[in-house]
Amino acid sequence: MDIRIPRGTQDILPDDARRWQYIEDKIHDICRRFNYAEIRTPIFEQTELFQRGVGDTTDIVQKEMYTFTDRGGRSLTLRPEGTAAVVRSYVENKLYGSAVQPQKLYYIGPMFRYERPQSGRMRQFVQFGVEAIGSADPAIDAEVIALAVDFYKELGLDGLKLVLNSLGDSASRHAHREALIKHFRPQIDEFCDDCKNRLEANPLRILDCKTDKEHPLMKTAPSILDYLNEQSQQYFKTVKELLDEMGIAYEVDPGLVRGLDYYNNTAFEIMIEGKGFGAITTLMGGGRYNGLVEEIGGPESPGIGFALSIERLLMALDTQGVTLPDSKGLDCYIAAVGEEPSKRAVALMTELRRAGITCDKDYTAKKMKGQFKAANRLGALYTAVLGEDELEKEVITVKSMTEGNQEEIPLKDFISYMKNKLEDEKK
RNA sequence: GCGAUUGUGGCGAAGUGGUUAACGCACCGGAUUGUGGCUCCGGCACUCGUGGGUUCGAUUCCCAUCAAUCGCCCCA
Repeated sequence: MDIRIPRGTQDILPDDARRWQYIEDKIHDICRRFNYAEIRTPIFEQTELFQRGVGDTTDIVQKEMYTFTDRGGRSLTLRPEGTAAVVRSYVENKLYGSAVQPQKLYYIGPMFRYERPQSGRMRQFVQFGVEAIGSADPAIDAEVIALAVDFYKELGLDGLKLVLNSLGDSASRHAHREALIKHFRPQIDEFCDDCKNRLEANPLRILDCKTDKEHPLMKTAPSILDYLNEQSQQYFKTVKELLDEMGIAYEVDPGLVRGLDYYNNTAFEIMIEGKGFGAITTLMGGGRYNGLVEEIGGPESPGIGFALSIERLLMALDTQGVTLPDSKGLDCYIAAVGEEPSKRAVALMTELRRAGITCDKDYTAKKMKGQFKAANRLGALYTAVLGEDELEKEVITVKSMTEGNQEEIPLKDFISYMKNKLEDEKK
């Protein structure tokens, strides 16, 4: 076969799809409890939305977008992240006019970034994200963070690290940026090539460079926290107090930067410690984005949100050896050999299924032995044998695959017999 | 965009410049002519990613190409 799956994408086959479904159920469940409502937006948007929303200078916009021109000559882009589109929808549908503020929203769906795939990084990946738009209360920051923390905890993940920072408002950010450039520029020649590029592009990035971490200038570099104005400081303090109140542990890291332009004040990430996790350590990232709604053309409406990838979540579950409850298996397999029995089996299955019983039969003309093998493989609790003998006597032989014993049941009682058996099974 | 590694049956995996390409799992058939999970026996790659070259001869050597994996940048 010479047609292959596109680079950086994956098929999710049935065994895996069950895990995805379980996680999706968890998402809907926890969002319900936190009173966040699902919002679904298109998979592509006008390119300009991301240029303005995510930021023209970001890597995402500069080199990672799947952009194409449609037949009408419009420039469209497969969404690289969820926030911009949710904000667009908030503005376009005038959700700011709703009596309910903030609008507490969540989404789950595929995102696209044109990158070289590697462990934990795909060209198409699925994000679950939450956005609360229309409130600048630090309590909503804490709630959003708590939702993410609880989500991981409920899935059985342990030892994750919540990292917190404040980026301040744009004035604070700008002042800090200038200070960093001033700090590093005189000796930038002593740094690696990457850092030389970072100096102008994103000086904050220099702070978490691995090659230059021993350089004396690193320790004396100005911290964003020293550049926060009074208001930002107070806001950050309150968020921390609320997290303490909720018993959520965190670590303040003044070096935490988020990659998108729209963030200010609260920024946070949930990280996992390596070992089999490769270079990827961020499971979830988010922050506050006051000003984004205006940027997109709406009224001033502060917002905050996070996004996490299901792929990375699954990797984390694997490395920590967490197994999710799996619901596969059959209640009943009907082993029917011969033309007439097969016909009757089809009718019986219809009745079983209408009675809420999961069942299946053979469709490949297997002999009795093969059908039992199949039943076993499918994890059937019971196998019901229907052959010429049974038909003649108007009975069906029901065998318990776990006990190994079997008995003949009158055909007319079969459905109710199975119902009772399965009910007992649950006790 | 750059770098590293890999590419043998459905999966995992050995192997060699020379005639029939180990083995394990899975699968199929039989021992058990209507009964699974255990055991035993048998079957299952005109072919070693693709194209070209070297050679009397290449799956094994060389080159190119494609793909996968991992890493850098950056991020979910």
